[in-house]
Amino acid sequence: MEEKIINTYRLASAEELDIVKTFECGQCFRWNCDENGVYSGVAMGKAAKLWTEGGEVYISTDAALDMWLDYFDLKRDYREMSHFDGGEYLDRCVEYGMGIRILNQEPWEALCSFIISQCNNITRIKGIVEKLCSLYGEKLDFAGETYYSFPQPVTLAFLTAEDLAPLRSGYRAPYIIKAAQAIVSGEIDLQALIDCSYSEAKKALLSLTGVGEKVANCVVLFGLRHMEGFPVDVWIKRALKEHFPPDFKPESLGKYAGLAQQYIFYYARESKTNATV
DNA sequence: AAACAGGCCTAAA
DNA sequence: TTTAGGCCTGTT
Repeated sequence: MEEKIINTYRLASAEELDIVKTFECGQCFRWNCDENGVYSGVAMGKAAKLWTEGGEVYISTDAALDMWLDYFDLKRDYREMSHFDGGEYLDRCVEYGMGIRILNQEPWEALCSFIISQCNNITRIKGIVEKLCSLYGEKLDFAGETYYSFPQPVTLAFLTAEDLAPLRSGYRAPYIIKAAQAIVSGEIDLQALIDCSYSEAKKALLSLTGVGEKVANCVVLFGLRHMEGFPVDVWIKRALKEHFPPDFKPESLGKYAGLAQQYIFYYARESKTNATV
């Protein structure tokens, strides 16, 4: 087994990057917190641990720091990007959610994860994704523990729905396999969709079976770096109905509308969760 | 125990 | 173009 050197870096300030908000705002499914507030997970085939201490966020990893700076989108100023013309309620969401980063996840992982997400709660999505990784991902050893990478499309493209039965993903299994096949055949080039426009990327994704408006918007936003993406789920739908004018258009928020969406989503869900206590 | 959960597909107006 | 019902599965 290959031994890699694990380094610990200061990743960002706690103001720039709030790891709890970022990991718990529903955009990713592979980061888990232990009793000490240390998050561990896998991205881009690399395991890592993160924690906050003395106002700074640290990361232990055997990968390059720069890779994580990109993953956490730390090369730009979110404070500067978060000036939206969306009214008082949105201002409150922004203030409440400051520190959330939109992760630059791997395109295929985003696509596959959000296909799974449809009509499921987060707990179940995480369970299905984890099972998928442990069954078909690559085994990774990190700090004496075992992790699994997210399986490549080529690994999944030749499976049958029966092979995915252990995931208990139900009717989504064929969607996963078909999507993997579309990637492998070259029918869809996810990498290329990063460079083309938001609407072109979304259009391409919508051609996949099992990918509708909501899932496509999640994938462009969380996997293809298009911040115009504005996924509308039940939480957002409710917030829009209750706190925005009837003729409100997400496009009016500009090129970082997706960031606003995350603030709204996080605020809506948190305030609901806290209210039921 | 029936309804619902971070949708989507198909059929029918 | 919009609407209703069904869909795997797990929870409440």
